[in-house]
Amino acid sequence: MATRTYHHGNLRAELLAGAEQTLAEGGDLSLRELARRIGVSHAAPRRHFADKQALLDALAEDGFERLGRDLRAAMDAAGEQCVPRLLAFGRAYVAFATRHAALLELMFAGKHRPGAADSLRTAADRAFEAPLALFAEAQAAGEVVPGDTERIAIVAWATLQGLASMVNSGMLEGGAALDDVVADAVHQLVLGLRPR
Amino acid sequence: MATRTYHHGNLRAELLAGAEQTLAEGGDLSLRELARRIGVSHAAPRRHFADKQALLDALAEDGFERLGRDLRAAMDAAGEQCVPRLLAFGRAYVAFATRHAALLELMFAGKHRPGAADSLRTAADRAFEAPLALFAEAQAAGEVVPGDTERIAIVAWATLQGLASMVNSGMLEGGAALDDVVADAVHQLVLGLRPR
DNA sequence: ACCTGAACACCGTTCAAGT
DNA sequence: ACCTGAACACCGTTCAAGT
Repeated sequence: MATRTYHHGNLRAELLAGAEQTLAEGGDLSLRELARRIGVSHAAPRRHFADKQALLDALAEDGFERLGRDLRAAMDAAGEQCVPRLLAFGRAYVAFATRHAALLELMFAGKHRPGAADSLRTAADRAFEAPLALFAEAQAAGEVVPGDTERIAIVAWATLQGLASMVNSGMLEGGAALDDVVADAVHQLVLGLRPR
Repeated sequence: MATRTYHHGNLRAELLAGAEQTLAEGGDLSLRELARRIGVSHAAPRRHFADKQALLDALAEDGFERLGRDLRAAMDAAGEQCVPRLLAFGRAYVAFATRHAALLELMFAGKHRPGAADSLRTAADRAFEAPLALFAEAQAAGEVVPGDTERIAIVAWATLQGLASMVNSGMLEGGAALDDVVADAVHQLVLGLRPR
C-alpha cells in the first residue's frame, strides 16, 4: 500500500533489476520494452541513465562487485592452504560465469570499451585482487613456480574463462561433470606450475 | 566492363563479403546499410538469405571451414612430432581467434543456437577433427596421459579459447608477447598432462 | 526533480508488383 | 528468377512541456 505519485520513485533500481532479469532470460534488452514493463514512459529512463550503454555499465559494475564477493567468500570457506583455495577460486569463478553468462559478457565488454568509466575499471580490478594475492601466496609457499605473478595467473584464468565460455556455448555440460573438469584443470595447472 | 542488368548478379557473394568486412571493422551489422552500400534495395538480400540470421550462419560456416584449413596447415608445417604440432595448433588457433574475433564469436553462437543448421554443426566438428586426432596421437606417443581424449583436449582448448578472449577484451596484448604466453600455456599443459 | 508525449532517424521483415 | 518500393511494427535518442 505504498502511496504513489505520478513519478515512480525508485525507477533507477527497478530499471537495473528489470534489465538484469531480461539479460538472464537470454532476451535482447530493449529500453522501450523495459520501460513499458515497469509502467513508465519510454523516455523516463533518460533521467537515470544517459543512454542504454550507461545502464549496461551500471549493471556491469554491480556484477564485478558481486563476483568479487563470491570469489572471496569461496576462497575463505576453503581454509588456509593454497591448493584448496585455488580450487575454490576456480569453482566459484566458473559457477559465476555459467550462472550469469550474459552479465559476465557485459562486464568484460564494458570494462574494455575505450570510453569505459573509471569506476567500472576499478570495480573489475578489485574483483580480482584476492585471487591475484592467492597466486602470489602460492608462489611464496613453493606450490607454484616463481616469476611474474600476473603472467602465471593469466594462463590459469584463461583456462577458467575458456571452460566457462565452453559451457555457455553448449560445448560442455554444466553440473557435476563440469566440477570435475574444473578440478582437473586446476590440478593440471598447479602441477604444470609446480617448481621442478 | 562487365555488363549489368538491373539485377546484380552475384549479390549473395557480395553480401557475405560486405557483412564480414563490417564485422571485422567492429561495426554493428545492419542489413539495410549493407544493401545500401552494395547498391541494391533493402529487400533484395531476402532472395538469398531468409533472414539476417541465415546470412550470419552462412558466414559462420565459412569461418569454420577456414579455421579448419588454418589449423591443418599450421600442424602440417610443424613436422611430425607431437609437441611441436600441439604448439603450432595452439598458435594457429589463437591467431585465428584474435584476427577474426567477431567472426569466431559468431561461429560459436551460431553453432550452439537451438535451431542451428546441421551443415553449420558438421562444419564446426570438421574444423576440430585434426586437432583431436593430434591429442590421441600424443597419448599414443606417451606425451600425454591416457584416458578420455576429448576430456583432455577440452582443458587445452579452453585455455586457448580463454587466452584469445582475453586478448580480444584487451586484458592481454597481441603480438610477440602473446606468442610467448601461448607457448607457456601449451608447455604447461603438456607438462601437466605428461604421464607421471 | 522527475516524468510525459510527440518527433526524428533508424531498424528487420513482409508482400504486391515489376522486368 | 531476381529485384523494387511501400508498408508495418519496432528501435534509441531528443526535446519541449507538464507537475
